[in-house]
Amino acid sequence: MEPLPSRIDFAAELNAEQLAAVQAGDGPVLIIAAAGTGKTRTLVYRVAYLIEQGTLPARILLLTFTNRAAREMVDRARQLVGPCVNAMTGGTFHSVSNRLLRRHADLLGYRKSYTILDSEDNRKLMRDVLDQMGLNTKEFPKPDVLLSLFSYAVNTEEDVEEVLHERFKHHPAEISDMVQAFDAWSKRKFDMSAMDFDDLLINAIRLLESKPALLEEYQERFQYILVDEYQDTNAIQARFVDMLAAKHKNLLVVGDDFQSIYAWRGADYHNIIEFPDQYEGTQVFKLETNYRSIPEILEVANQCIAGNPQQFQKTLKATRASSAQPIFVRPHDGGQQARYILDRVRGLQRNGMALKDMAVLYRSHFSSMELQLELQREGIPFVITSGIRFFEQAHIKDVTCLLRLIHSPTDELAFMRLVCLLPRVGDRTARKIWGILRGRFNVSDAHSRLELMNALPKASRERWQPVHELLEVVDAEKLGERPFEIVNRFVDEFYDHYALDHFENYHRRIDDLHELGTYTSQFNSVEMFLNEMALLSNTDGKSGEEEEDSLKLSTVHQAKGLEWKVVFVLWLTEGQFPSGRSLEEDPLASEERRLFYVATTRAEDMLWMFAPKSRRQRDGGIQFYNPSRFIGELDPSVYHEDHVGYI
DNA sequence: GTTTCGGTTCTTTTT
DNA sequence: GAACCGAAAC
Repeated sequence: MEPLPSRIDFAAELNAEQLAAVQAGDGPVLIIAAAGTGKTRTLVYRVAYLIEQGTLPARILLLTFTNRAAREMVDRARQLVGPCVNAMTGGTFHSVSNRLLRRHADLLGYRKSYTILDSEDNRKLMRDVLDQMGLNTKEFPKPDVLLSLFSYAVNTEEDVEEVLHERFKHHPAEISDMVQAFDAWSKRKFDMSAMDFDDLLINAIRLLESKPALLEEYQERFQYILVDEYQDTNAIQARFVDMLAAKHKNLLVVGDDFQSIYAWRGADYHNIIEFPDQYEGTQVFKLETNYRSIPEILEVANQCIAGNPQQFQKTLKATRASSAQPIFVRPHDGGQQARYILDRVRGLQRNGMALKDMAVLYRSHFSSMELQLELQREGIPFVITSGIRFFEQAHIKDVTCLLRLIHSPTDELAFMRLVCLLPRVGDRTARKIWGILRGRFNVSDAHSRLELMNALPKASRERWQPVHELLEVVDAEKLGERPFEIVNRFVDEFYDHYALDHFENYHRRIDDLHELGTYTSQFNSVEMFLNEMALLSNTDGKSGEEEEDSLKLSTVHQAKGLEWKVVFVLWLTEGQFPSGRSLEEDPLASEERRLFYVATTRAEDMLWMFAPKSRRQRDGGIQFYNPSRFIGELDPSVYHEDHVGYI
């Protein structure tokens, strides 16, 4: 059979660096792609190239860092080669693991309908475990602390006990108690057939390790594996990739060690640095030609990262015409910083720039408080990629718990949360009822529903009545196939009332819930919705909203991979950026410096950097701040300092 | 014995 | 804002 004539003129649409990487032969490939050098473009064309060369899309696996990145790449590949790319497997490590486990989790002793615990569920569970063990005392580490350490140990594949010894050298609490807590918590999760984010990864690996036939099937299937943002993979993620790629060895990884910003959750940029050593015969390509930013911005980026040793040396080469220098400003405080930004935003708008072409970036969510207030007051529309994910907000979780319970009668956490919405029902009462129901509430079972109704305190029965009636018709009206209807009815007949009583910002929350209803309407089963929901983060975006013209406020972490014409970076002061806590762990602040590098390289045309001089403290005192070392490390000739008077 | 409410404190980064 | 703690209310 004649090969199809190529419809894509690769040589015309890519530069020489990109073309070489796209047309690389089989075997391991490492692409070091500096910021703004067309990394996504290269990956997309690589996919197109593989398909044109005759690879079946179903045999390609694309692993990305966010669902948004996966979707973007698949969409762009589809535009290039057509709808056949839909057969490709693409997503985050977590979502791909999840898909694997939904098919085979029973082999590990889980139900296939296992629930996914978000961080709040996990915290509640841990607190419960500690309570039961009598360890929830002042002397003992808090659930959050334990969870983050356990997670770190799991993600780096280090021994839990060793990590604990390291961290709690001088702590009065017994390490053995903590290890016991770890075991009890793990068992508890398994018994209730629940997995947290880390479990998704380790169980996917355990599955492949314990079932050689299955491993072989997937190894055979994924003839080509592409991994984006490889510098941010951790030990288990790297192992997952290695296992799947072991047969064909057609593993292509893309990344930039300069942009490695997730060491704190176990990411190890040695994965990318040592990739050529690990895979013999690796072809290495470098993308250094930057199309995004003006040379003045790249100069700042290059200078700042030069302070970090032992990385793949590379310099961003500018292609764009020279323009204005980045601007450094020292406002008096956060309020003045906010007013200055507002002023500039207005000015840019008058010159015809859209709000959506501007972004404000910061180290931690907290840093944007004053600006949020100011924007609100001045009526400038903005969107925040807030600290809490959309699906983790209290009111969203309250409502989705009903769906969880319908889907999984043994979801204790969902049950507890749901009944605690009722008056006179708190933790104790809820637990008692759960005991009466023998750890199971089956909405399809009339007896079960009545049992619940009778077990409720008298004062709450009336309130439960509408939910009771809703549950009665779930089966008859096949509501399981229309989750949005359950959501809408539950909100109208029950939750609206609750929200009115409990939330100051009732309207905003109800708006969110209507949005939830709309979002849910694209699913035709409760199960499909739940599968999606647990792994969606707020950067993944709700497609409808993107047309709105609004200013973006985001942490630098969440801004990764994005770009704007104008970028404002807030609170570049010692203690904020680099953050005080990070300095305790790493006095050289190399990861924070990479974070600053990521921030600066988001900007195309204009970059503003702020270092407020002071901040008012809670007790009324004033704390003074020095500008960030990252500013100090720059040659003052590469930026312009704008002096502000009182505004 | 439980729930609720009011005051206090703290805020790194996320799939 | 939200998590925690202690005191008041049911």
